[in-house]
Amino acid sequence: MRILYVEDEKYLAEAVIHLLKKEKINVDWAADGEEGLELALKPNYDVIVLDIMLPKLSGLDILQTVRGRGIKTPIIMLSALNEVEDKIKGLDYGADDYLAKPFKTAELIARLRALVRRPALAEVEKLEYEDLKLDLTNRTLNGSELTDKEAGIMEMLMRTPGSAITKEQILAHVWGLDSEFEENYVEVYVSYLRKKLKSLKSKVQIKTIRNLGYKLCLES
Amino acid sequence: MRILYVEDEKYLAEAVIHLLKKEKINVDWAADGEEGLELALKPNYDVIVLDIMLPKLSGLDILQTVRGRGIKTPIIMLSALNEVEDKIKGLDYGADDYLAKPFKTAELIARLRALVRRPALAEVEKLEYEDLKLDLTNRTLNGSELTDKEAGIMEMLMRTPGSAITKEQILAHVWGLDSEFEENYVEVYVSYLRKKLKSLKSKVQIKTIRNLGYKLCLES
DNA sequence: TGTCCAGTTTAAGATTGTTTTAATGCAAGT
DNA sequence: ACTTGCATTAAAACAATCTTAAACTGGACA
Repeated sequence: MRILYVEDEKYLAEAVIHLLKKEKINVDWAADGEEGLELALKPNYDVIVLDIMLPKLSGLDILQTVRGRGIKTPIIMLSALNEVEDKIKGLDYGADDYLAKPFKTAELIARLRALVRRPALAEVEKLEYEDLKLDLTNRTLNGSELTDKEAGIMEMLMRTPGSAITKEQILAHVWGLDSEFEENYVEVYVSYLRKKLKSLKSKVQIKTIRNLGYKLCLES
Repeated sequence: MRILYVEDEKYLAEAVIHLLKKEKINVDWAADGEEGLELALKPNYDVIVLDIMLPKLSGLDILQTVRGRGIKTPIIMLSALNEVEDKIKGLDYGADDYLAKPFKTAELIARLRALVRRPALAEVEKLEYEDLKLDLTNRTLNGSELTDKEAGIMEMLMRTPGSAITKEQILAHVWGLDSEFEENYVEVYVSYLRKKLKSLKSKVQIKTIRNLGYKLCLES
């Protein structure tokens, strides 16, 4: 699960992110409203968590803009004050949940999980392609264990069986947007995955399309 | 997704186009207002991005003419100055969004996606002409793989069935905007494509029009 | 606090497919 | 028949990608 967390209090953000990581939740962090909006418009997240009081643009502004563009990603609003006012506005503008500050991270995690499990956007726990079966809950591919990154790449490949995906797309989804990541990361992990596919004796291969990206296909 | 980008600053355009391509957004570039208008009137684009300050015809002129003809393609205006004036005019004349220069390409991408509302993944772009089917996401022609340049040329030919395109146009499009490139490149690749068409047993041929360029047609 | 460990990042060299080059052959128009 | 423009090849140059192994990291645990 990858979420966007827009929060200007750095130390709070760091603490929360730390705990979310332990729960295997990937977080992209934005420190102000402008950056938050920019990231929120990317089709990259399972949930967006918005503080209301923010520099430059408020969480409500972001919410409104995002919903105005027809983006339906679940959104949780956070409010420093337990103002009923804000709560009502947020839900009016199409927020999916609301959490009063201060909150326990466990509470946030519970709500994140609840939102992601909703039928409309339910996460598929298992993906199949030909003789491959990827289990996302255990992170196994036909029984053999994968690392985080391996599983992330495999998931993307298996979700788009017909078409190729670029290294940039993989970087954005699997590594996140924190800094400048290298395309070589993807190449290294594709190499690991190929080795794994071979050792599983799968018929499936990861095909390189130069200057474009990767796709799954059956061995020629 | 295919967009038209009208922008006179060549190096900016190159940089932006490079990044958009990696996001699988196809870009037609026009360097001045006249060319921009001509292309904008073709029903070829999902979004049109217009710089305001342009040689020959301003972005606002283009906007006005395009909307005057009843064309509803979403339009994003770019302004070098963050002039409120321009912004208001643009939105008045029927622009759908507005972006102040300088902008981050990520921001532009986000807004493009928001306007088109198509998720980045799972987009399969296909072009057809007679018995040919070109799949841009996988870069295949009737199943057989093409290289970058081959696919680029084939795409141009298939987007303008009927009319011929010049070697200069192909160079500009497929090789890039810096035209220190040789026309022989195009000839070489047209030769490769012909070979490929023959091996696919297609009825379609690439016809040479001397001193002009190439077009697709059925074998005589 | 230190050590271990799985996972990740870095970097360099090997490899491969694509692009460019360039020489030659062919066809059309005058 | 001659000139110019185009077609075709194959080899050389190039760049993207692969692979490997070593260095690093942060968490778990003593």
